[in-house]
Amino acid sequence: MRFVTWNINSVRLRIGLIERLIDALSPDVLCLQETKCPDEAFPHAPFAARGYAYRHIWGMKSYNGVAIISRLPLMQMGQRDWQGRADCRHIFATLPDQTEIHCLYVPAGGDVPDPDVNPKFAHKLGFLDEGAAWSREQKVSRPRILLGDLNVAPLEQDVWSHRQMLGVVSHTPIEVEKFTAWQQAGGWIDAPRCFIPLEEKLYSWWSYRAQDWEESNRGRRLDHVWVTPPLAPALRGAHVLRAARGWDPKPSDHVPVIVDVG
DNA sequence: ATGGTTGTGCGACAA
Repeated sequence: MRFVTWNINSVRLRIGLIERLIDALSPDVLCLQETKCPDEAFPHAPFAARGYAYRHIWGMKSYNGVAIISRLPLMQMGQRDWQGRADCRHIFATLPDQTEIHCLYVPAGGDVPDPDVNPKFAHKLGFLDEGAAWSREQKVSRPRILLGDLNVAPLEQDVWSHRQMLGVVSHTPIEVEKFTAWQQAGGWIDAPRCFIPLEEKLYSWWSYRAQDWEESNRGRRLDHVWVTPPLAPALRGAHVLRAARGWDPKPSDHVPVIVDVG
């Protein structure tokens, strides 16, 4: 089973890049974030044509939006509001083998890392706390995989410069603390880091604002795949498809993260 | 310290 997650930053604008990803990697389950697409406008046909008969989507106009695209049947599909907002950040489904899939898009949190002056950062911190509470309610003994743009780069080697990023939203100590508490609350295992050493730099996002993203290489690992302990023995490998950042003159600022299971 | 770019959809706003 191959799982892939990708913050696509508009599913309609980049449907061609998604087709290229599918043809190159042939995922069994593809989770997308920032589809920026109301459900009635979702481009179903390219997925159906490639054998992805099962699609669970939840989108809205302009912002956010998530999708689970699958070759295998999706059962018990649902969605969850976070921080009291129905803003299309989390959907879930269950595979025939009873593995629960969660596709998630955590708010970015704005620019200023102070919850007293920046409501978006306060929202993000509340969201991370809610993540811990949500995971604490669940049985760690169930096979479960969570994929998405979690908008936190937790480890020192998940950012280009730990020291220079300590005051930058996505790598501040308070975010990392809450992110780690969430991870521990659910017994979540960081799947890519089971294969890529902690000492090795690993990024899934590069800003659009850099003059040359590849040359400056000031990336962050914001996109994650977590699994519960029952899936850990079945983990087979993980990759970050850095090349996808250069596939097109107008790429997503995120690249796909791939995890093979079973 | 500042500004740098992108998507949506034609205003800002979010990232």
